Amino acid sequence: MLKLGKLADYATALMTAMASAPSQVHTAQGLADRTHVSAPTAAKLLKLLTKGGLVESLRGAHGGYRLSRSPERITVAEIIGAVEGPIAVTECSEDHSGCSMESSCATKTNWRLINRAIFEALQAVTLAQMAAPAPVRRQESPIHFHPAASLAGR
Amino acid sequence: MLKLGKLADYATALMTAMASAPSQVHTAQGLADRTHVSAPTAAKLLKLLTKGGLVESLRGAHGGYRLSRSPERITVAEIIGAVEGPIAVTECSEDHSGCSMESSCATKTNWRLINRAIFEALQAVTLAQMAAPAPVRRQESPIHFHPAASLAGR
DNA sequence: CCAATCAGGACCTCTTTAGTCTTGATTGAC
DNA sequence: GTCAATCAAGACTAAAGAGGTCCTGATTGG
Repeated sequence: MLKLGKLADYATALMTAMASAPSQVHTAQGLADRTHVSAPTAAKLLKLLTKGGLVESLRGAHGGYRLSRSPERITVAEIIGAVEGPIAVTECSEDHSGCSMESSCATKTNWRLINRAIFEALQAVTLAQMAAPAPVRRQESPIHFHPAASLAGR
Repeated sequence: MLKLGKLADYATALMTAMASAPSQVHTAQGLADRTHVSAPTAAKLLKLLTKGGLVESLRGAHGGYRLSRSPERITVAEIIGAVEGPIAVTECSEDHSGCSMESSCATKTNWRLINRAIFEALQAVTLAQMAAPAPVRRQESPIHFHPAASLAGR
């Protein structure tokens, strides 16, 4: 099912909540309340997001978290990357890959392409877009896509 | 990491092996040997693929499996779907979704869009392409993608 | 000094996945 | 008709990973 962990989902919820008042400082507790993510989990995620450079932390009393950039410049791909590590659909989508199947691993390159396409899809969506109340309203798929043209023609 | 299970990976390997000689009957054992997937696992996957309508089974002596369509008309999305169920990145990417977060679930629609984009990426790649020895050789991403144009403009 | 808050782990539990095995049904060949 | 090869179906186990909690320490404002 191409599963994305719940943590990544929660993380975007937290980020979205912060995006509603960027440049303001939010406590972990407050964000947990607003997003209905349990407090310890929210704290954990915020630490990961901090490590990923997406938010910055302010310690001490009246401390909290704040977006490190404007929501327009934070992508969903980054959020997922910060929480769940690099985006890779299969084992051998990454570089190393000790997968030593001779013949069938011409496939490898193709997986890499697919992987990349997915990554681009995630990178194309910003936090600002996620936070927007009303999504694009067009009937046809707004995230549009035309890989067939280039892949099929051979 | 947007994980795709190993089974899906194995399944494409099996399908790719069959694609190298479509319209020919392959035994589960033979495919297992060629793909280095353990025999019981291969058998299990082939059953799933059969149920998904991607291959057809021939029972009895000299039985085996055969692609039910030409490799050009089988997509990676279908293979994954057959093995791991419907492709859905988050819980609420699917229709039902008892996720009852009022405010933050304007996000839901956006997830759905992302999900759809990923699905299209997978659907755009056929088994024939996976089986092809040499992948597209162009330097720029062959699976090309321009969602920004439509999503960003608002 | 005290209270609020983040930092960084250690830790546990539960679900999911991967993989194996068993039993039964079907079919072709001899 | 019998036998051997092969798929069908599902129960079962084991390992991995994810989700989630908690504790202890460091930092800062009042």
